[in-house]
Amino acid sequence: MTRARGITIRDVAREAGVSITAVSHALNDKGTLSTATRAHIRAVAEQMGYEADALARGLRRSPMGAVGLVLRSLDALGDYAPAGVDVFERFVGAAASQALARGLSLMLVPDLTRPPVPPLAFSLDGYIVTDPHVDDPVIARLEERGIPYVTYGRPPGRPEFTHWAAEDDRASARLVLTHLESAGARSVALVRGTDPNAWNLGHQDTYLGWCEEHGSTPRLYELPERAGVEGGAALAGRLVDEGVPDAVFCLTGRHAAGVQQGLVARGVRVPERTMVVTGSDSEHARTSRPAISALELDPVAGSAALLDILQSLIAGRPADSPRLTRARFRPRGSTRR
Amino acid sequence: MTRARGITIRDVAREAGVSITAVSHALNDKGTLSTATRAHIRAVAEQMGYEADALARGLRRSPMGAVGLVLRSLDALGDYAPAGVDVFERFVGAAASQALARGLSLMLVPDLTRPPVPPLAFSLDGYIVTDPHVDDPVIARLEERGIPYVTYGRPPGRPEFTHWAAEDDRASARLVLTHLESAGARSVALVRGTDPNAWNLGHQDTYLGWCEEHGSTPRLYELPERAGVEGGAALAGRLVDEGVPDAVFCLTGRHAAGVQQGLVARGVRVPERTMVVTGSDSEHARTSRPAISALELDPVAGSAALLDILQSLIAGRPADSPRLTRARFRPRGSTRR
DNA sequence: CTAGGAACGTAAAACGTTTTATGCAATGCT
DNA sequence: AGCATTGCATAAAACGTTTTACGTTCCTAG
Repeated sequence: MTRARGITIRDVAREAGVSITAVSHALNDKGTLSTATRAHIRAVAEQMGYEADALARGLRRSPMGAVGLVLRSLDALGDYAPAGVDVFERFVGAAASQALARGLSLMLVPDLTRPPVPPLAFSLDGYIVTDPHVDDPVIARLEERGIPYVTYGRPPGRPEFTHWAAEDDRASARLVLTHLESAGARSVALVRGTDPNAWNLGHQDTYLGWCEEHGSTPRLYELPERAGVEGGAALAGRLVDEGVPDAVFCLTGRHAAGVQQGLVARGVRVPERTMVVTGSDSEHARTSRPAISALELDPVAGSAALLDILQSLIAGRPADSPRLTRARFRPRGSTRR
Repeated sequence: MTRARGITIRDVAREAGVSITAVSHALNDKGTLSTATRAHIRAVAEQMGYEADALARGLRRSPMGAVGLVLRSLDALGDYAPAGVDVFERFVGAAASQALARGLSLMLVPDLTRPPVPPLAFSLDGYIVTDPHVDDPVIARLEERGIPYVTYGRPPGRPEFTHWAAEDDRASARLVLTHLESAGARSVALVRGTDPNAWNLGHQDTYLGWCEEHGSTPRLYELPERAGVEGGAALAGRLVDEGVPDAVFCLTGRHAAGVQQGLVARGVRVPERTMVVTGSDSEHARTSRPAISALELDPVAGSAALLDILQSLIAGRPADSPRLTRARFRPRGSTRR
């Protein structure tokens, strides 16, 4: 496949009767050309529909007008089209809209650390990395190349790094607990995952604080993220044995679906006897019976913040970061009394 | 911003004690090097972590491993972050998954015909264009540059062009009309957008055919896509004045939400007095009261088909196209009798 | 003993820009 | 008059590859 070439700087130079240097300078406001020459060259270029070739230009280290997006969580899953993981799709869509609105192109890039490395990967102006790991190799490579990046979710173990945006997990935990409280819940159990990430830890802290304020005994359960729906269903047994709380707050959508399923199977009615809420909305939460109330991230606000920070970084300006976004609470049948 | 450069072919050549030509040939299986030299060079390159620079390589016309995605419909909306237009977000997400799964990067590109043209735009290997217009200038530019492309939605007025995938709009319009019919509707109004794309035109054709078959008088309304919810609400006035039909089929989710809102505000009960359906599901449709029945596209199947075709095109192989995908109908409160 | 190939490498041109270093008038200053 | 300065424009180098065209060396057939 040989691409047809467009009009080159040489064509414009010939047409305008000047050197290619003159054309370059005229179009980029460099050098010392007379106003007349500059105007003339511009007119000719405009009329010919000249567009500088990005590749050639990029070869000389100028910005590409494009930023990359690496979805770390998907890389980990190993499957790029996982069923029902719509957080991913929504974030991509939102980031795309936001980038386009700023006149930037957004490029979705597969894992940078596994060959074959996507050819354009290291030629982009900057990167958004979602859910970075501890000592993330993707981030290591970006730093090695001196490519600016921002992260969605705070990079674990990097207190000095501030170029991130994330959901305000403390605020959103409050949102859930307040809702449950106003629906009459006194005792609330928390089911969190086992990954030591900001998501699990932040919610847990807030939960414990809330319990203390309300003089209620904390009931904290840990369930590995990958235990999925079955894990949740199994946990329901323990919940029943140890006394059904007024509400169960599961940080993971699949756990919530499983817990509710397990409770109902054991004759515990939802939402009449106990309520169920999840911290991350998903297809599972929406299609459960009753539908499970959920926190819904705000990928639009998140990606907008990230692009603001990234643009500052690329331009070498100080960035207003970190930035927190607010989740929305979606009340559904599982908490409707 | 000056990017830090990585290891170049020159570094590898020096290290391996050969010419840069040798390195290039060894790594690209060209030329006539001995197996030993080839292996040696490869080993050195591997060990040094050499990755050819995509920009320099692209300058010599080789594939970039990246395809572009132009969302024509978003260009038409004029707003790149329209609230609740989740068809786009879903399609983008799906296309991204599919591209990544094939080892391709996907680049989201703003309108190619309005300056500033995104720098990398004409350096990509191929394009997916969604909802092309009649005589679409974006497509004209791609053809001018000889860049292969596929379209999501058949390009109107181009019977000879086959490199597209689309929802089978005739089938899905049938799906909606049949559903309405079995719910007792005799007279159905169609509200379409003003973009002259296959989506609007195909549904309109099917609708007109259906009216003829059923001896019912067509009632066709055109509303600019960007009129949004307000436009729909305003249209409801006309619908009432001209006689409330048994059902209103709006191709756009936001129009549907507006129409229903406008009807209800004028005392027309939904679904008792008239039903409302939309051709594209959206947040607006789901959160309306009652929730609006909708067609749900299958962006995963669609984008998979498109990438298959595009990869064939890029490789110069014959493509298996066009391809049709099926939409699902989601009955909700607005058509439940 | 030599012409004609293989077999293996490399030099150099090309890709389309940007940038650095000059060149050459014309002008200003002593 | 001679020298520095300014104003304008360009030549050439660089960016990192791929590709074309050319050299070697060595073998083999005549």
